[in-house]
Amino acid sequence: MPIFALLDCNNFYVSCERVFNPALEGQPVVVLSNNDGCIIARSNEAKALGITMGEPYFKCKPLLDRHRVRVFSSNYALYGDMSQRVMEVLGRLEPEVEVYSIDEAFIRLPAAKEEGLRILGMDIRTSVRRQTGIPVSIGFGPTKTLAKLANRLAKKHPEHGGVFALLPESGIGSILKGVGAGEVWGIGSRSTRKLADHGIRTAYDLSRANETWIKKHLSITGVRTMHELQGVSCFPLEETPQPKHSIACSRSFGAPVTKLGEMHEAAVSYLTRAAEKLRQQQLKAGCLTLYLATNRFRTDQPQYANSRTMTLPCPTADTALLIEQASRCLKELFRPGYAYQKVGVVLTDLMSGHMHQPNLFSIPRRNRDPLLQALDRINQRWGKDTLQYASAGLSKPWHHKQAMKSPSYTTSWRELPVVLAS
DNA sequence: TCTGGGGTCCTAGGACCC
DNA sequence: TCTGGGGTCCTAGGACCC
Repeated sequence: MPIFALLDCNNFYVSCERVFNPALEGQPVVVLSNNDGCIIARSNEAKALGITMGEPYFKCKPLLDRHRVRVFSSNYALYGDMSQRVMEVLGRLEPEVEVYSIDEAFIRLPAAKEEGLRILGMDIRTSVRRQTGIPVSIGFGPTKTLAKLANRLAKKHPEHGGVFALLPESGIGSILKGVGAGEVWGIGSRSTRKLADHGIRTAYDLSRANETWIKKHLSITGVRTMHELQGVSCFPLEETPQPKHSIACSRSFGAPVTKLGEMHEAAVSYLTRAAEKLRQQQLKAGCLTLYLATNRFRTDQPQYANSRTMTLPCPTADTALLIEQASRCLKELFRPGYAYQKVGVVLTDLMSGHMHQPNLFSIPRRNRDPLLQALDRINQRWGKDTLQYASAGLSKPWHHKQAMKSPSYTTSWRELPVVLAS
């Protein structure tokens, strides 16, 4: 029986900041979401102060100030690049790896004894730490769900040295009795409540639950999770990433937007980003959705949210053509008199960029692929938005907040760290 | 004053077809 | 009063993940 491992970077975003700013070691550190909105990463010291995940920044700012917590805006250029380094190290060590998220990877291994796995886990940990500076934890189990759980336990109990194996020979059942059902991968807050109402409180209870009841209330995915807890693998390793079904880009505004002109600039900017992603993955979109919304937390203000989806005359990855359609959507959706907080675009009906299905009634256009390729190459070489569409605006008063961002140490020549010898 | 963003899967119900 | 049955496709909404 093969074994799964889950490697998870500890407090990933905080660890990335620490690699290039070692003075942050041992200090409480947090990283904020886009627009400096919520807490999305905390160092152990920050967790110990009682700062919770997802808490709005403005609400916990007094506490952060009081304890001199170091606060950072999110720096995705840095985190993305560090993630790639971690995955590269892992890829050199292990042949069967699935990159699951920015800070997690599953590994498939041949059957092994607990002691062998511990040694392997320690080796991987040491290599990743030495080659990237990022600390990681590793959990082993006969299924992905159990490996996830083992990883959680590795983090929760530091005495295991960041590596933990959950194997039949060490008695999975007794350990599952000490784990809440809501801590299981795939069981969110709604399902946790539903399960508790039915007397299912621990991971062990869930592994022994009535399958028909689970199917009815948690659907087929709940049944799979239940089987995985029993040690029956239902989620295979997926080494090759599946092509995307949708590509989206949206941001909250740094300050409320009331004018159609500013809204249009923002929409064009996000659409530009989405189209870049589309071309990067060699895809075309057949469908475009644009949505906008006021701030739903401001119940004292008039609320409005709406979206419009349109099928494109012809599938495309051409930013200019997408802008044309999105502008029409926006004109239909926009209502004056509201303080808008957000606009976003979603591209769907994605297909391979090599496929070509011309519209019978449209006049064939000149092939603009070389133009788009040149545009992407220039922006890649000289930095984001070196060339941009004029309709994205120049001063961008709506731009999201990012007041405490660290330098892009590894992805921008201008922001390279400087080392001084004394 | 200030509350993120991107993505997936599943199901139920309606529309439609023969 | 009494109004078929089986199938597919699409969409919206719910739930989950990081």
